Amino acid sequence: MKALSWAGQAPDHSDSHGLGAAAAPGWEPTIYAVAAQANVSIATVSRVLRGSAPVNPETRERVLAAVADLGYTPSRSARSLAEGQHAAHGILFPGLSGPYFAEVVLGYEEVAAELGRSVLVVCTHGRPAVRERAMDLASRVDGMVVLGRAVDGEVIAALQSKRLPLVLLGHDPVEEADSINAENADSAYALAMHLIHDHGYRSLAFLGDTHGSSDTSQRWRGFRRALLEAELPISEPTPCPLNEDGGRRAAERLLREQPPRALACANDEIALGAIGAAEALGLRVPDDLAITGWDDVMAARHSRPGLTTVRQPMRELGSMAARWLHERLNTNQLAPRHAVLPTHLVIRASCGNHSEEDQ
Amino acid sequence: MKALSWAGQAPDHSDSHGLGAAAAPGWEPTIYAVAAQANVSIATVSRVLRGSAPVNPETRERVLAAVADLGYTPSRSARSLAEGQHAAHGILFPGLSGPYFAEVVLGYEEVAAELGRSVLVVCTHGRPAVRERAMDLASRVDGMVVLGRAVDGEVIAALQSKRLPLVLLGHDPVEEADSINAENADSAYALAMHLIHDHGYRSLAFLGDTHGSSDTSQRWRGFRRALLEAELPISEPTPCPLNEDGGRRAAERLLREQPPRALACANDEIALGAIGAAEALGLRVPDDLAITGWDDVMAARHSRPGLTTVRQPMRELGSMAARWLHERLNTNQLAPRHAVLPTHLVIRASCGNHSEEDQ
DNA sequence: TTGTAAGCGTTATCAT
DNA sequence: ATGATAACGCTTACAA
Repeated sequence: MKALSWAGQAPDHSDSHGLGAAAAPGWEPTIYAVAAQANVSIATVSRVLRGSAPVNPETRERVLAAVADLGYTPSRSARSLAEGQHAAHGILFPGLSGPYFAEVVLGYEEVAAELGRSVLVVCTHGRPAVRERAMDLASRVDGMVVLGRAVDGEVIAALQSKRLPLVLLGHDPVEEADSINAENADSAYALAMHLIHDHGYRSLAFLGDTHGSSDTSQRWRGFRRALLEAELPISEPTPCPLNEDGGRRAAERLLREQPPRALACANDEIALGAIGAAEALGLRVPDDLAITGWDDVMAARHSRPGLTTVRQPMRELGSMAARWLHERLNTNQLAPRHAVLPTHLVIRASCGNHSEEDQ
Repeated sequence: MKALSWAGQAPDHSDSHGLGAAAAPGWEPTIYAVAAQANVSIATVSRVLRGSAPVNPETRERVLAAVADLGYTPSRSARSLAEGQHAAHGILFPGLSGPYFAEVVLGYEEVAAELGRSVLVVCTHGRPAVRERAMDLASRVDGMVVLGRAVDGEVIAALQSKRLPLVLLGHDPVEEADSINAENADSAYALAMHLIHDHGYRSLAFLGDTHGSSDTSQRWRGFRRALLEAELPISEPTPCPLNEDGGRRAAERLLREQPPRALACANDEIALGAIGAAEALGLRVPDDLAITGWDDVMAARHSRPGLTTVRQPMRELGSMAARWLHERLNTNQLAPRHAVLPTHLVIRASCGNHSEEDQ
């Protein structure tokens, strides 16, 4: 009653040699091998392993013993195929090599792991065939989170047309997708107000590419609003790559042409580069030029002068994205949600001198 | 001649409605839908898509048109099941949240993507069920790279008993696995020699847990060798977590008990923490106490004093690991390889004053 | 409680 | 050049 109905159904898994774990090299034990060794059907093995239905304790023991003996691990692809899901999340991010990336991924992976989901990571910037990579990723996961401008609107639409659940991180909301952002505009406004009122600067500039990132453009918007309210002159933001060298170059140009009294940068790396450029031009920071960043990376608190910046809850952004994606995957008819996580202004020395009235 | 022999073999894929991409929501087109629409067999569709055999140009066009029209993407799990491979690599890393992690992963992902392989990332430190997570990862990839002490020897052995190709990064070589390391001992020796001979320090200490990481223990070995040769007193390394706070605490304790003249730290974050602790205790760096780090993170060149450290080719470590794993996966009988990538001493101000003879 | 067998969507081997 | 069909290894109704 075992080799009875195996007609064309099961492959020739009749190799139930009692060799245990040290079976044939390169041969991975299948559920059939376990079933044979435990003298049960493959259905029972599956039930024991998945806990999907009650199994007689003794039978269970036998199965478990066989599993351990053979060192059996179910084939993930077979499971995925049968279940119709991957138990995996994708995370599509741009080239951000800084601490921002690492923290977000770490926060993400931590939660995903708790939820029993694997995490596939794909980077897009400076790579060819972005669309193909995104679609390939899509075919390996149950849903994904897109960071910033990792891909353009068309690809996002393509992903959505595949009915792939999406969570956008640091990206403007899109129909039918969740989105999570760190608060930008208000903190940028507060930062600018600090420069304008607490320090009395009347000439401020902004360094960062407002077209390259929604975060940056929101920061610019908040910054600009403060300038407007204070009736100060507004000059267009100076575009600039989100890294130290980009900051250095852009600042050099800007400072040679029409140096402002204060320079707000789209992130800390740009700001650190700008400080270098300023000092190279003989300007003292903050006495001749105030400089601020964004992110509060490790270098921000170790640089001299300490960098005034805005701290974002990077880890939380990641963990929340994981949680939301999971919920979307396991709830139907969930309306799109949008969250804005609070940020925190960190005043240090680079924006000017604070005697007693610290903050 | 189509519904003829479909007895129990193919599922009811006869839904060849000409609705194109806007088919039933939640329904993913299969290879059968494409075949039906293009009026060919699924085998031909597969051949066109995989390029595995010559196909008549006209037929090919029809198939491609159907694919585009339906927005068909092959099911990754079905492919993996049929091919017996995942086209994916795993990367198992400890909790390292610093720049080291990000850079290595970035270098890895870049190469893996070029090779058409996905990357799954799993973090182990501070997490329960490490072994299970590692084995789960193993079931989703064709091979993996293990960073540092992400998992212990037993798990590595378990992975190997599954005949999973492994590349070790920053881990002592293990039988039958490739391993890649950044050079440690010699640079640590050179660093110590610089402190001893160029600066004349006679009392040196080491901060870092030599049991927690093979990198750290190699650095300690090189450092110790220099002390031995110079016939200087050797005190055991002070164990310490690989982060800023760990460095601060450990340094505080050490400096209160028996402050050395120079303190070599296992990485930059520890060093930065130690500088903070020293200054809090009223010691000037480098005048009263010299401090060095390892890694050359961004903060190292922005801190004041600039941090003397050792630069590792983090990106290359990652990309080389990806390449090696890929080669191992696609070559049989490849003997285990071991590489040591060169590092570079970066002298800044934290180790002491350099007047003219600047390195 | 346990077994049987029908999918899951590919790839690849045969025929034709 | 193309078609039919047997794996691939699992999950899960449906039976017993």
